[in-house]
Amino acid sequence: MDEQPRLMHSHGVGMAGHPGLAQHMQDGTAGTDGEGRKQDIGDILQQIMTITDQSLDEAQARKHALNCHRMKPALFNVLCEIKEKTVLSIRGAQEEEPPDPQLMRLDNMLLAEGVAGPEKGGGSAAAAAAAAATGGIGADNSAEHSDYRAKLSQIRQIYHTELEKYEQACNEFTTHVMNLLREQSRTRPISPKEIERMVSIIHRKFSSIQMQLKQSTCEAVMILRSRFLDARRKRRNFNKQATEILNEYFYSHLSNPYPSEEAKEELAKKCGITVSQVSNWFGNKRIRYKKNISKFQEEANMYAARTAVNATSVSAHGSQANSPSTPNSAGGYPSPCYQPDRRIQ
DNA sequence: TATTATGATTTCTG
DNA sequence: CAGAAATCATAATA
Repeated sequence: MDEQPRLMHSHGVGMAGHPGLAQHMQDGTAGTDGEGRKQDIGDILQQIMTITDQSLDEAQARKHALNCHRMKPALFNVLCEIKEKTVLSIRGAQEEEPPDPQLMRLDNMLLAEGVAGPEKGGGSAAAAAAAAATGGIGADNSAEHSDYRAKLSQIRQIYHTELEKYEQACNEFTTHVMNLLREQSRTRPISPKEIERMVSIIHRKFSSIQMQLKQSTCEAVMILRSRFLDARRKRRNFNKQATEILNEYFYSHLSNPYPSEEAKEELAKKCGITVSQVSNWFGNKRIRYKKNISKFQEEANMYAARTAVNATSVSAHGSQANSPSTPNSAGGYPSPCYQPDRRIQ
């Protein structure tokens, strides 16, 4: 409050020459005896300029008198206008807030994960879609997914209550400040624009809190995802049929167990797994077979016998000719593997 | 509960 | 970049 005189003083000089001043003053007085009014204004301005020279009590009394002066609203209007034209416009120009890219990223992610955005229905659907997109097959893992969804909705709930709390606090503070400013606008010139600006400053400050909330929510979701959807952690064995198909292929191509891209796709389709899973399987199988052939002997014989039976049942006889593997003498794999050209043939 | 099997990932190589 | 080899982490089993 005690900076009022200073404020007025600093603007006082410029104000005297303000072109709209006289008109403003007259607006408040219905334009009767103009000369007398000008005199009035001169007096008032004089009083304002000399207010610092007076004693405290005197100044208080003078201030009160000025506050009650019928010209005050008009004067404040002018002062506000000047303020806007000088200080506010300078600062306002550089404060056109661009939407924070980081905040946008967080928002997008929360939306994609089904944490933000529409409630339950659409949210969990989005989450399921996201899960399916990364998980590959969405067949028998509904059990884990329900667990995942439960945890996710827990996060969502916390997020929403926190967000609500935050918004409430923000609003409370904003209205408090606005009330304060409105209160003050009775004793010093505060333009509506200024209040608006203050509100936006508050919102900017609060948005960092909001960002923090969103950030930690995102982190929680990421942790949840890695816990529940990381295929490595939740490893499921392939079903029996799939492993049989894969083994069948492996042992019937023992001399060159490297399925082509097309063959991999075919196997993947037959087994209900992805191509990369097929690649993984063959990678693992090859290395493990090579490492300990004797351990796989039995299995090799079994599949060899099976394919042999199949072959004989299809073509009357002489089936072994086009079957690349010679199962009885297992161990054919390693050497041909390192001579892929098979020029020996 | 310790051990083995197995799918996935990481690291390295040609 | 495909594949080998080592390694990880969990499922299945003894």
